[in-house]
Amino acid sequence: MATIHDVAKKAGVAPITVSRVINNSGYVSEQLRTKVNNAINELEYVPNVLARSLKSKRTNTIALVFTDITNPFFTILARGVEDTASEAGYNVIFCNTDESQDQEDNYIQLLLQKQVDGILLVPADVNSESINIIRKQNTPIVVIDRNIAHDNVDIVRGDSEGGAYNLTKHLIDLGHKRITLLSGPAKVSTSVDRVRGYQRAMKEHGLATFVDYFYGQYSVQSGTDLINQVFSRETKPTAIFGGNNLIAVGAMTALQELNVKVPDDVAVVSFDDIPNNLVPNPFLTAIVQPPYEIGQKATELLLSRIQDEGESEPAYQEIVFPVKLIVRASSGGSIAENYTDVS
Amino acid sequence: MATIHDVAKKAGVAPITVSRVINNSGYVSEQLRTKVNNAINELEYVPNVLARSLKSKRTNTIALVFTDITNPFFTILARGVEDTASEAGYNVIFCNTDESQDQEDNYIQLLLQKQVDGILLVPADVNSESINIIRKQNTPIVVIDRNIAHDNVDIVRGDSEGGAYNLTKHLIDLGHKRITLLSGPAKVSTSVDRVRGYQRAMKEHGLATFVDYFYGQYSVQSGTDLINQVFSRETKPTAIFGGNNLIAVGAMTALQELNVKVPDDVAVVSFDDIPNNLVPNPFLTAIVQPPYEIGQKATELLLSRIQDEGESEPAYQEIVFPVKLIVRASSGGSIAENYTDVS
DNA sequence: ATATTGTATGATAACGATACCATACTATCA
DNA sequence: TGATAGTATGGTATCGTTATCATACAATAT
Repeated sequence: MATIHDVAKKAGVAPITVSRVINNSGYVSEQLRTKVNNAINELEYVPNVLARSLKSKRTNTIALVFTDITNPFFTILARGVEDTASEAGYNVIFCNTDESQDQEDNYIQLLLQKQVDGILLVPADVNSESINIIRKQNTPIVVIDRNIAHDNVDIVRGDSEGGAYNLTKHLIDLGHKRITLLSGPAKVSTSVDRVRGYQRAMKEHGLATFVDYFYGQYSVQSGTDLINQVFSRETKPTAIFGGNNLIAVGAMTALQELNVKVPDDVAVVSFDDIPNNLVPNPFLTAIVQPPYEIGQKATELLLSRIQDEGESEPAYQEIVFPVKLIVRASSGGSIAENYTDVS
Repeated sequence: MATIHDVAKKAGVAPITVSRVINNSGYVSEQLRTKVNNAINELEYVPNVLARSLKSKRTNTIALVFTDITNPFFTILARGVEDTASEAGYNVIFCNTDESQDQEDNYIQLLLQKQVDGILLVPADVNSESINIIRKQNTPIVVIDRNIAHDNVDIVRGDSEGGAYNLTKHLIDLGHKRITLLSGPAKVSTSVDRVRGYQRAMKEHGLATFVDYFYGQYSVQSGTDLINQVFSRETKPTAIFGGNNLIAVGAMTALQELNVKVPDDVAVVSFDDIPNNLVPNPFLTAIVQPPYEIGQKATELLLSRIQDEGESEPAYQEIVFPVKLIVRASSGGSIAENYTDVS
């Protein structure tokens, strides 16, 4: 565990000279540079970045605080973050909150203590106080994927409202009227946005009275639970709108158990895709966001905020990525001809 | 950005007393404790863990260096690691190497400089020198998922050889003789182990002359490439053994393009499953490893090594998790009755 | 009554690096 | 020839914490 002093002694120079060689800063003669490098190699010297960081106030580490790496949307987003950060010489600490505000608070506290240079946050709750806490330490933050009840903050996300509108309209165009939305939790902005897009599409097409949605969790379990609940009612929907990919998968599984055929008996669509390196024959009609690019863009923005630190209050950006409708088998063909209005 | 000195001044005590309060160490009277806590709250003091780490030589950070978070096997493994580490008060830095030894070397160098307390490594190459480099810094390391050409090291992995044997035997039991294995890269131990298990099964069942395998990459692309290569030959296989889940998916996709029906025309099986929260109707017959548990166990082992640091050379463990065969539609029914030996 | 242990607090130095300032030599310019 | 700029090196203080040692009083044991 050689230190910079050991190297300096061995090379017969001052520690600061070694520092200059390591960091390629200041003036060092070719002669001394070689001597120092030899000493470094002989001693197998590894600089202690902690000490450096203590002085320079830079750790070259950022954190990604999100819900669950296991959700493929976030898996790919995480990869976008890591690639971009690593390219710029930053490491990434990953934190799974499982949508728990407590967990989020704990992580944020810990990360600030660790002096991370910046934080990427997918807030567990629109009303998360994290931003205020983070700002107090002057740590740059970029919010990803979701809105948050805070005016001055950078946000990078997909167009949930527009996507939900298009996805609903797609079903309406196919002749569906009884479209049930199985949403995520009401405390999360994407859920609310998607409900809003769904409602708008329904209203604009004269289906206001058919509006039917449930708030639940962004999980497979919630998808199956909600389906069982929905299908225990008198009148059944002809189409199911899964609030995210996990809900959609849970819904499909539950429908299978109920012997309801997709898309013959009921259409199913999903907000967010399942990455096609995981499914040989994609089946779900879905709104597709670009998770990798979202992660990438958010990281670039965060890194630029880190570099500009200390400058006057920046012009905060809200970057909204457009989303795409991909039509596959699960939404089936037009049902206009054989559909009978039940109520 | 208050420091411990600011808090001390405000509370009218010495910095060390504040330190004692924060860390709940040594003796502090109830009276002073309250005073200090008040000062901490008033100043919104956040301890600087860098400085602490510099003194204590503990960062409470570990690293997971693996190939690609995007592979669902590693996604879940990563979750197991994060949960276990976070439970014990450790943060995790994630590093994707994409099977590149250069990338691995770079990351390892950086992580050692950051003084991580331990490293979990999925080596890109059996001959990776990483262990020697890491050991020089006295940093504990646990190898995950793969073997490595190094005697004294902890390893936590699944049983590739046994799994491949059983998977192959499953196909043989169904009557297949022409079974082609599309393997991962030869520089990775799991590939070699799976080839070995496959070979053993073939030989033990008198199919030594039918042994047919290709080394490629652990990727979807490699799966499609190899299928195209294999099916451009005169004699076609009746079963395809995908060396991992990505290869299997790639193979299925390519077969679809070639209008070869699975499982009617050819059976497909996979080493590693696709997590069932991602596929509503699982189709692939697969050998299933427990990625979460592997990550968990490896992290526990690493943390115990970190705690025991400085003690005499530990008894290194090789923990091999048993794997499970899950039979689904993709391997089809018995073909014994309608199968004709071509050569 | 003295020794011992437990409780309570602080001063000082150190962890390993770098920022800042100081020094000194050489080369170039007016 | 003296001034100025560029090159080359080092000393000292400091980043924010904690380890170590020192001090002191109270309570208990002998």
